Amino acid sequence: MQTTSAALENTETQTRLRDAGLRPTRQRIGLANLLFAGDCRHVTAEELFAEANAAALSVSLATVYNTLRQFVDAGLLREVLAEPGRAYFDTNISDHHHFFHVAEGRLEDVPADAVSIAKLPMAPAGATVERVDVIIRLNKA
Amino acid sequence: MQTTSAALENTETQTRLRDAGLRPTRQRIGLANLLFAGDCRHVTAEELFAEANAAALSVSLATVYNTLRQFVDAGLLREVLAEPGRAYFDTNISDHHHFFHVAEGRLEDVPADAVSIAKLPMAPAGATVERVDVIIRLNKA
DNA sequence: ATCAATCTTAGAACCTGTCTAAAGAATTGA
DNA sequence: TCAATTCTTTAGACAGGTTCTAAGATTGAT
Repeated sequence: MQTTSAALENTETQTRLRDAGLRPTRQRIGLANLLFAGDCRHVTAEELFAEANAAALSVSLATVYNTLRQFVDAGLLREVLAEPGRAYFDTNISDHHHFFHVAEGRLEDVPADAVSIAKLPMAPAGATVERVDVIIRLNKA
Repeated sequence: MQTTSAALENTETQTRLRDAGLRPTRQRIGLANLLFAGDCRHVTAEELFAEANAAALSVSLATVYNTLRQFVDAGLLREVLAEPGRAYFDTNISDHHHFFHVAEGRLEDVPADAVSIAKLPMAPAGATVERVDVIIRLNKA
């Protein structure tokens, strides 16, 4: 029997989870495969939950929330705040920024090299810069 | 009887509200006076509600929320998103950016001229840039 | 003063997200 | 391989922040 690409991907996902210190459970593998199928996805917990159900992946909403948080803590995902009361999760963890289409509630990646910050203030005493978030808020023209 | 500064301020506040298309009600005047007393305040709805109560300004929580939203819509306040599930309101509506002290959940203004953005991408077709938000996330050193 | 329009309010409802406790699955070690 | 151990999942309750509702109060114009 030949190794299928699905099986391969599954193994890769398992390794990725293990490397992050997470047991490769059915739910985590399934969610990871959904999340990292495309290149730069921006999903909310509810969206991912709906996707999982549509993909016949039986998983509870609580697990979706837990998993997203664990993936963020493990550095597999990045959380983006653009709207009050809703968290977006970005599968692109490289250094980059975002457009936010206000009317649609949609995020869009902006490559790091499309934004250049020439000057930044020093961090206040006793603090270190964790990250600089740039969100370009867009309205319809 | 001499015009007191409190009365003067009150009149100014009333004019300001009227200019924004809002009836200068007792609640709005009181909240505006609390908000715009200092220079650059960053408050949450609950904080402002507590302050109002402490200042013997009888106002309901719903009114605090309504008023904050109306002030944002009227351009009197700016909403800042730094944490999921909680909105901060910034009384400084001039162009500027923010430090966010993650551990404390505290915002701090960064003057516009302390940050210089040398390059920005073009807005996608059909969209216009409303604002560029820069949030410098800080951890304890 | 009167009236229509607007505003405030208490409380319920809502939504996103977290917690609980019990059942289930993955790992460990004999 | 088989428990024993540990971690994970789950349904449902819960929590925090915010908005809605419908009724009464205030405001501004007449």
